Amino acid sequence: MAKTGADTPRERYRAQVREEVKEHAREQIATAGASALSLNAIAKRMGLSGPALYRYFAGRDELITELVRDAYRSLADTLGAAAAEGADLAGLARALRGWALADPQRYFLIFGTPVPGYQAPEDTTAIADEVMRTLVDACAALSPATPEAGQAPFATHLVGHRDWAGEQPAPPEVLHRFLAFWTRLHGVLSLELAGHFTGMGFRPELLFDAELDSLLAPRF
Amino acid sequence: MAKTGADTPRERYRAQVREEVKEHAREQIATAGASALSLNAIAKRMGLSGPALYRYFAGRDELITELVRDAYRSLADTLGAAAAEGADLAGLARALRGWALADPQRYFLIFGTPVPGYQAPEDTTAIADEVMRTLVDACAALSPATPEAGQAPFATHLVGHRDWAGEQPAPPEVLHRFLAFWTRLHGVLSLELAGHFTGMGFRPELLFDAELDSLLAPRF
DNA sequence: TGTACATCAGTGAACGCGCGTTCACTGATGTAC
DNA sequence: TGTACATCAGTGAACGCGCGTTCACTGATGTAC
Repeated sequence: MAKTGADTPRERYRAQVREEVKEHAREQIATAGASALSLNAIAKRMGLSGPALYRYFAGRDELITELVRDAYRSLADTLGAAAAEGADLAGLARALRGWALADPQRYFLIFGTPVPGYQAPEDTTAIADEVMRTLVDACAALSPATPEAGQAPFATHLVGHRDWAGEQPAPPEVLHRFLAFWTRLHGVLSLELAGHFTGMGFRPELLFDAELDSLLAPRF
Repeated sequence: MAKTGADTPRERYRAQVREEVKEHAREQIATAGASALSLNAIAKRMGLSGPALYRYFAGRDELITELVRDAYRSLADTLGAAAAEGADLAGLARALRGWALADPQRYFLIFGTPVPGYQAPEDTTAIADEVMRTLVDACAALSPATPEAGQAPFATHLVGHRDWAGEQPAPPEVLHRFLAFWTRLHGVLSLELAGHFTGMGFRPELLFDAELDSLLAPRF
């Protein structure tokens, strides 16, 4: 009965150590950036020898990929939970902000400077789609936008190009609002987290709120 | 007469080699990201031995700092030139976009993922201020914004906090528009350059234009 | 309950690499008289 | 114009480092009978 195949004590131990490695990795990234991630350094901090980690990760790349996957998963879960509790678009925005501030480097792991050659693995883009769907749904639930929709060039452009984000495409005004939501909030968050507002003497969260307000207006 | 102190042939040669080093550095960054910058690799590509570069740069850090400075300088010049030619806010936005697309990694050198410990040197922040002033001026030149200015919480918040960006502070609605300009366009640009829109099948420049439009409206 | 065997976590040594950087030196270029 | 000297670009060897990764091995933990 204890041998259900996926929960032997050894496997629990493995999972536990894997998690511990990832925690140290996150800590290291938070301190010195993602490019400074080193397996040997992590091992040393855990009181292990370098090669020991190869029992748990195929190599440095797998560890990083795993961290990226976790970051996406965490974001999807955070927004999903908020939506499940009935949060509207504003609520999702606040959830997003809280998630970003909780761990800036995790945010940049997803939305930061891309390394030119890198291509994200399939499943992370699947989770990204999940995030987008949550946001699009919240946009759709909002009172309908911009009366003269279809006149704005971008909305009309979207009409012929909504073949993404699921098979049941949302109307173009909804997609447009979703994109504005994403880019405006990311604009504030990324500059804030990167420290570009320091020394300017205003409170970034109020700018965030102002941008959020702009998105909730009938004409955004 | 030839010895004006700053233009001896040797000095011209020095400047020329420095520039060549920087060009190779930019190329390397464009190919593999800023964290992959290596003095030895650059030297090898130039047909020089590694230590030779120490005649021109005190070390790796100085080279990177120099590249960041150049990036800021280039942006300031680009926007400044556009403004000098009479470009309005929309024109500056287009100039910004062209500049960003011309060299994405240069854009990320300024606005990308911050390395946690790093503090930008004084003079780069001075150039950053120059950029901001150009944009703020263009915002000020626009037809005045949002009639019920002062009611929005963020604008009122800005009233007491406009002690940045020069000694002659712009009115809060102008600063607000500037911040919205900056964050909205950066939101679109950074996600576009990072490739987050690929596979979504719409044209990012139209989203950029839509966001720009939103900023030109009396209520943005 | 006890013994024989298999599994697997972790070690230490080693490989090869490329990095930034220092240093003593050579050889060419420019300068002063 | 020619010679003596100073400047400076570039070299090659070397140092120390930390990295990712492979490999043969030890010792503990779990499994089967």
